[in-house]
Amino acid sequence: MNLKDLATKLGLSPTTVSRALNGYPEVNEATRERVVAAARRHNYRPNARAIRLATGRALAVGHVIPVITHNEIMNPIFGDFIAGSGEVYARSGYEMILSVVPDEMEEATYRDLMSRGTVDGVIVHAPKTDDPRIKVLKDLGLPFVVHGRSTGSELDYNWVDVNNRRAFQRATEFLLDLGHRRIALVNGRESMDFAVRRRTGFSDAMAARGLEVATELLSTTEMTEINGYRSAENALSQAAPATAFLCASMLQGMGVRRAIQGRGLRMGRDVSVIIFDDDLSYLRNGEDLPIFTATRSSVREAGRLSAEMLLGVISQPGLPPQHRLLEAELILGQSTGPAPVL
Amino acid sequence: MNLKDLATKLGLSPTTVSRALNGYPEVNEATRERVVAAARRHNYRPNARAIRLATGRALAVGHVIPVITHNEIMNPIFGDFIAGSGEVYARSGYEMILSVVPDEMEEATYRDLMSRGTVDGVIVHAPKTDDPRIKVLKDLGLPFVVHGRSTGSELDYNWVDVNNRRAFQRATEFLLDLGHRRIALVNGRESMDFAVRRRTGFSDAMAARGLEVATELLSTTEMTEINGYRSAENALSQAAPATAFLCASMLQGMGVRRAIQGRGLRMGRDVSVIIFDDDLSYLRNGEDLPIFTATRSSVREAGRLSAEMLLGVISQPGLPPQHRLLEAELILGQSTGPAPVL
DNA sequence: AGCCGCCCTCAAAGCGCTTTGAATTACCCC
DNA sequence: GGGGTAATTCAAAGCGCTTTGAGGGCGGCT
Repeated sequence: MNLKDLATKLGLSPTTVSRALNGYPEVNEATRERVVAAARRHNYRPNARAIRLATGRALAVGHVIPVITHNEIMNPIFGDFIAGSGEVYARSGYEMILSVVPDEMEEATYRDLMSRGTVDGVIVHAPKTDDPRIKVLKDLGLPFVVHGRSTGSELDYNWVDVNNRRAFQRATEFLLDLGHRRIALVNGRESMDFAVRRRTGFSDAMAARGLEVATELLSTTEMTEINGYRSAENALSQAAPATAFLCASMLQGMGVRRAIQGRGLRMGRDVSVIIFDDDLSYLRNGEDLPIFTATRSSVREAGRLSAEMLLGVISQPGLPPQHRLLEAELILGQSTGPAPVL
Repeated sequence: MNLKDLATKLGLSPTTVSRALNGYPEVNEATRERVVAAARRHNYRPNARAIRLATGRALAVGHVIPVITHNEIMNPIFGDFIAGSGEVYARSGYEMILSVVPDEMEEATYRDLMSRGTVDGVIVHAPKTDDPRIKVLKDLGLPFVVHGRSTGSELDYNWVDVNNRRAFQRATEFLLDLGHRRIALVNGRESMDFAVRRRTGFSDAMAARGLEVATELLSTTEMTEINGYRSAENALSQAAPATAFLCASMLQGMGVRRAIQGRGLRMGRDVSVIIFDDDLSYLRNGEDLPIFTATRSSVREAGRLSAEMLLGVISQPGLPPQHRLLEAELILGQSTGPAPVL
C-alpha cells in the first residue's frame, strides 16, 4: 500500500493525500480526516526511502565509534550514552546509525556518510587533545556535536561536556579538607581530552594549597577494574602511601577498593576513595545509600542533550556554535573520611 | 557531483556509467577504466538514498534495544555485541540502525521498520521465554536472527546462541569434582531465557550426582556487582554456607569476590568461584593469567556471527532456519580450588 | 453580471539512481 | 555482400514520495 494506491482508493490525487497526512494547511479539514482515517484503516506508512530521496534529507544521525583494533577497547559508557540519545531520535523520527570503524578509518567514514547522504549529522565520541576530526567535519560542512571537548582546537564547534576540571578540583578540595595530603589520582589515558582536564583540576586544587603532586601517585591507564587495582597496589606500597584516591571511573574505583580491602584496610576509614560516577545503568553506585563518594554526572543525560543539540543545529543551519557545560554533583558516600592520624 | 553529471562529463549515458561502476559485464573494459578513473578523480559517491529507492533495498539492519524505562537497565554486553556485528556490516556495505525503545513499543517498532522499508532485517536481543517477538517477526516476514533462544516458541527461527546449559553443567561438575557440595548459583533474572538454561545446566549436574539444589543458595537478579555481593553475603551467612559460587557474569563475580574477601576468606582457597565470562573488552578476566575460573564465550564473536547469519538470510530468502550453537570454553583461573575439609 | 480572490485540488516535474528493452556498431562467416 | 551474432551503448521507465505552479469552483463585492 503506497501513496498512489491510497490516493486512488480515496478518489484523490497523491498530492492532496500527501499534504493531508503531513499537516499542510491548504487541505480541507473534512478531506484530511477522511484521508487520515483511510491511512490508518489500510495501515499505510510512507516509504522512508522515498521520503529521503524526495526531501534530500537523510533523517538519520551517525555515531561513529572508533574501535582500537589492537586491544579492542569498547568504551563502557557507550551503551548509556546511546540509550540517552536514542530516546531523543525516536521522539523526533530520526534514525540512529552506528558505524563501528577502526580508528584510522574514521575520517574516511565521515566523508562517506556525508557524500553518500546517509546522515544529516554526527556525534563525535571520545575526543582527543587537538582532535583532527573537528577540522575534517568543519571542512565537510557536516553538522556535528562533540561529546566532550578538544583542547587545542582553535576552531569553535558544538559540544556537550561535563566540567571535568571543576569536578576533580572539588573532589580534591574535599579530600584536602578532610586532611588528606597523599592523594593518588587514578586517571584514564591522557590521550583522551577529558583525562587531561581531570588531572588539571586535581593539580590546580593541590597547587592552590601549595602542595606538590606526587608523581609516584599518578597513573593514567585504561579505565578497568584491574588497572584500578594495580594503581592502588602501587600507591599503597609507597614509603609514604596514599591515604586517598581519586578515580576516573567506577570500575577503577572497584579495583582500588579491592586493593584496599586486600591489605586489610577499610575504605572510608583507613583510606578514602572518590570516584567519577557516570551513573551507568549496570554500574550503579549503591541504591539508597551511595557506596562511593562521587562526582556524578549522568552520561545518559549527556547523550540526550547531545542528540537534542545536534537535531537543533541540523534544523537551523545558521546557528552559532552551541555549548553545554554540565556540572557534576558531589555526592557523599561511605568511602571517604578524615585522613588517619599518623 | 551525481551520476548524471559524471555521465555528461564522460560523454556517456548514465546507464553505462552505472554499469561500469557496479561491475556489470556488458561494458567495455576500456570504458570501465575510464569511468572508474573519472569517478575517483571527481570524488563521486553514489547517493545512498537514491540507490535505496531504486533497488527497493534498505541496505540496513536494525538492532532494537529494549530499555526497561522503569529501572533503565542497559545490558552491559550490548556494546561488545554491537562492536562485533558492526564490523561485519561495515565490510558488507550495510548500515546498522539502532532503535532504543521502551519495552512495550518494541512490536510497533518492528512493524514500523518493516513497512517503512527502513531495514532489511533485524537482530533480536535478550529473548525471553516464549518471546512474542518471534511470532510477530515471522508474521511480518521480516528476516531476523535472535541472539539467544526462546524456549517455548514452537516456531523455528534463526538464532546464534551459547550452549548455556552445557556451560553451567560443566562448571558445576567441575566444582563437584573438587568436592564442593554447597554450591550457590548467582543467576541473572529468569525472565531472560538464557538464565533459565543456565539454571537447568546447574540443576542437571547436581541431580546427576543425586544432590539436591539448596533453594536458599539460589538467586536470580539483575547482573550487577551489588547484587552479586548481596547474593554472596546471603549464601555465606547460611547455617551451612556455600563453599562455591557459580556466577552468571563478571560483575556478579566481582561482587561475590568482595563478599568473600570482606569476611576475611580467600577466594580460590576458602571459597571457589566460577563466572560466565562474556569476554567484554573493558571487563577482562585478567590479562596473562585469568583471575576467575570461567566458562568463556566472546559476545563480540556472537555479534559477528549473528550479523553474518542475518546478511545471509537477507540475501537468500528461501533458506531454512539457521542455527549456530557456540560452546563456551572452560578456562582455569585462580578462583577455584578443592572444597575445604570441615 | 462580472470580476476578483480564496480555498481546495491536481498534474507533472523532480529527487538520483537501477534496469529493461531497444538501438547501434562491429564482427564473422558463408 | 548479406545475414546473423556478439559486444556496447543508450533512452526511457520506473522506485514512492514531495513540491511547484496551475486550475477549477465558489462566494462576495461592486
